[in-house]
Amino acid sequence: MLTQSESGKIPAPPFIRTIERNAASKTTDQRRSLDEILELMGAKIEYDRNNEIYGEGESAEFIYKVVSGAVRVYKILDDGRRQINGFYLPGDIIGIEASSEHHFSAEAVVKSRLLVIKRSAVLTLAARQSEIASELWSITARELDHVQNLMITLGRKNALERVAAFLLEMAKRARSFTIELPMSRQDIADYLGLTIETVSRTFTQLENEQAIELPASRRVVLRNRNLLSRLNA
Amino acid sequence: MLTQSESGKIPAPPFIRTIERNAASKTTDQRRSLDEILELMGAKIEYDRNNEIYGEGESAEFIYKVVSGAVRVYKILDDGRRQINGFYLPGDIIGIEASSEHHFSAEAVVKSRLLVIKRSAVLTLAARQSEIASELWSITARELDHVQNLMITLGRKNALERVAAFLLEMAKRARSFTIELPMSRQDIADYLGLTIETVSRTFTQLENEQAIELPASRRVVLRNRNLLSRLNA
DNA sequence: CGCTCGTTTGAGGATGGTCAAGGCTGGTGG
DNA sequence: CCACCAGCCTTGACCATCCTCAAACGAGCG
Repeated sequence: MLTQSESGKIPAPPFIRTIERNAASKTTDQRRSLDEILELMGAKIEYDRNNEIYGEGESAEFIYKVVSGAVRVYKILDDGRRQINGFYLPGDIIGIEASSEHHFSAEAVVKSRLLVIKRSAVLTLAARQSEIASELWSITARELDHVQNLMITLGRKNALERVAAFLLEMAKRARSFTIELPMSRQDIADYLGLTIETVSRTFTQLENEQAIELPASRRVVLRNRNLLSRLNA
Repeated sequence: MLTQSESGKIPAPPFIRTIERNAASKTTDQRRSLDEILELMGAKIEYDRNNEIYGEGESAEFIYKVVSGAVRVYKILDDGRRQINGFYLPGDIIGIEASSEHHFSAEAVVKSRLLVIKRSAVLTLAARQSEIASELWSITARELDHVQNLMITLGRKNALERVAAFLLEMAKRARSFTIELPMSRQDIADYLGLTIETVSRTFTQLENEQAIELPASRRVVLRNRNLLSRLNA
């Protein structure tokens, strides 16, 4: 696997060549699912913790599939306030924009490996195979769904409900009652529209109410899922 | 034009027949833009103020284009809290879901006319013409964009900034400094994640600061756009 | 062992919510 | 044409939630 130059940003020149070669050589194949195509056309690249994957305003040259680790997608206001849009875990695809530039930024939360695929190659395929076009559309639609749910959380829920929603979302993704959180309290706060202190206090409160256990600050065990679900409104 | 039965909900039987007839008769035509197709395949239906257009959980049988009036798309939590996702004005398309059922509800804010089109007919066309598929994808992507921006507003902005963002959004849509608001203060509150009282107080504050004029409660004149933009962060 | 970074806890304060009352406006009917 | 009513909006007083500022704690690492 390739390792990204630390100086940051997206694929350095050698990777770009690899990605382009893969994109070019595989497009004549027979019909395959989007997942197979990404696997064939992509190159795996490693991003260190906190390294930028793409930035707001950059042209959307690549799409990415998380192989390992975790990614945060976010936007920052002039004065530094940050809103995190979502956390992306293995299997998730990011960077698919219908427009030609990225409207958000993406960073690795922890050291992560991503499959990087030339966006134009995928779009070309989509124009010829409606199943691919439909899969791309579905990804955007699922994204929309997720963000709409987050919107309800941000617009209408209190701190306790927000944290409960977050924990249930993470547990669902982990398919387990024990969750290893890759992100910091600050990340969680910026996702839920709270401060780091409020997130911390709410974790403590849920622990006191026996809803969760906190064997370590980044490890959460759901103890009373019903209680959390009730909080989820 | 057809007029909807007051008892509410979506197209009563006679309309469904009209819509299906239109959908069936026009699909053999030559290539056209999505807009032309909707125009050909749709039937215009009128919805009274506060009438439901579709409900959360219903199967997504139709897509809709607003011809006149205004529509709100929203979700309600168990205990009655409502989050409005967006307001849709003439030219906007709603009800395009990539999945088979609606995840939100839609209502007419004021008496409105909508073009109603059979979703399956549009999807069939999209499978054969990649330009149509691409246009559908773009609509979902623009929707995503809008909701992501709203998310920043809900997660990271204070009341003054939220109302400023709302007014700028409306002014942009109206392409004018004078805005006629079709929605109530309660609608605005449920869009911005505030209470009706806070919205009202914030309007008054902006009026006192000479940022806007309020010749009537539903008419806003932007007086100092720079001030509002600065608040928009 | 001691440092650093992230997390927790505490005290006090501000923003927006709640509850309550009064005002305006547009529509209806006398 | 005016009076009344209903729905919507505004304003006020008080209060709760969450934020801010500050300090201490603790786990991981050189």
